[in-house]
Amino acid sequence: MSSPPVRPALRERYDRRQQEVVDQAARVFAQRGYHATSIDDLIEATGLTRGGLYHYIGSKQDLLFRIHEELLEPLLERAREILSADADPETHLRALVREWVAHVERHRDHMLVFDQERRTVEEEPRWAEVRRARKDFEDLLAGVLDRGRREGIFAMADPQLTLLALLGMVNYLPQWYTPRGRLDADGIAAGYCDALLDGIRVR
Amino acid sequence: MSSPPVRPALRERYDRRQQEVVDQAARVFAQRGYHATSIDDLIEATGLTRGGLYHYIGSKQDLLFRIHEELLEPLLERAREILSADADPETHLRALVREWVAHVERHRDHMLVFDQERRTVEEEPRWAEVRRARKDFEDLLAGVLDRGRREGIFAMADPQLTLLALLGMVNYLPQWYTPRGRLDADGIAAGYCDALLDGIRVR
DNA sequence: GAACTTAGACCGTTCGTTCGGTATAAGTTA
DNA sequence: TAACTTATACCGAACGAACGGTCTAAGTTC
Repeated sequence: MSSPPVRPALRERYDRRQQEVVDQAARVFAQRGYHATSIDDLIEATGLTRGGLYHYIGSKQDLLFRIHEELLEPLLERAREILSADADPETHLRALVREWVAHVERHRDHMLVFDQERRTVEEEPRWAEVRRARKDFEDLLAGVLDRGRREGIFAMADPQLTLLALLGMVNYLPQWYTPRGRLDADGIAAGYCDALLDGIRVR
Repeated sequence: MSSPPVRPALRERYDRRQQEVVDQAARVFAQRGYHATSIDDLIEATGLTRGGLYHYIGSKQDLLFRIHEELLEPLLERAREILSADADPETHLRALVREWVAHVERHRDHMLVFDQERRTVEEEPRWAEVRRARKDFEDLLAGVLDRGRREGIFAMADPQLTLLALLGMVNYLPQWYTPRGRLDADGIAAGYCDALLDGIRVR
């Protein structure tokens, strides 16, 4: 990767094209998988040549890193905003899940890559930042559940298991969600929250 | 891959070693990912040489196929057994989830590969059988939920979404389950079912 | 000695990456 | 504003390494 241009007039275009490369890469990685995607596949997807591509990226792995970065930071920020507002745990939970599902909807490709490469991310030290962001988000969710429990709004035999169930539900979303589906993000989020809060048993 | 030996005494050893190769492969694939695992990695894991390895397998992809096959067929069979017994929907559901979670526990590596290579499996026609088995299992679950709804035991605004929530919960399991954890398979299955059936809201 | 297993050198291919080059646009100077 | 300089954009051939897979011959077991 050549260093970004110094001339202001070019800097904007460079950033825009780099962004485009990352997004296209996310699309192809999501479809084919990161390792199964070759540089030639990326060439085809971006319309650049080998040399042109490497003008905008440092390496293939660098691309994977950017995808994760773009994905987690904004979500984490939004989650913190939501929790900083005064509200009861149920409201917080619903808002959090709604934002999260909407994020999945908007960045489905990124999310698929995120899921697929979970193990890659878990190994090397370079990914510590990404792991941390993921952990932080999960802690925020855990916090809401715990507050609900302390306030007597929620009750669960095993709060940790409940959190894992919720994580599973939403992390599975990118596998089946399609923009042309019957439900939109809000509908899915509401449905998930209803299921989690009230269950399905008739009383 | 050479054809299996004809003599019964050798056939057994051959099958046993082939099984061992598949299991070791599952372990390495689960850890590193299928594409990121090289033949040399498999050599190291199995203790065989290149020639020895290819004596027992047709190709790397063949290995992936066997892993899927081993995983889904027995689960599907057990699920059908469970459902063939007379019982109310809740009992069926709980038994199904218990068996499923136990299966994840026993074949965690296989399951991780299964999750990781979901996209590979979705594309090529060769994998139709695997896709079909997965679909069949999901249909069995859907059937139980639907029967519960028709009998007035369960109620959910969106049965399909409920199924997807359940699938997400359990499919996420291999990501965090460890045999040395606080909960065993039965505990996890029960916890999941409790959450799904009754929710967490205090009434 | 026939059936089976293993060894490891070797094959062609594809991989991610580099690099020297050229065309052009931006910025500078006169 | 014309001439000049330089930063940048992009290209594509070439690279060494690593890939999955094959092959033949030697070894082992029945």
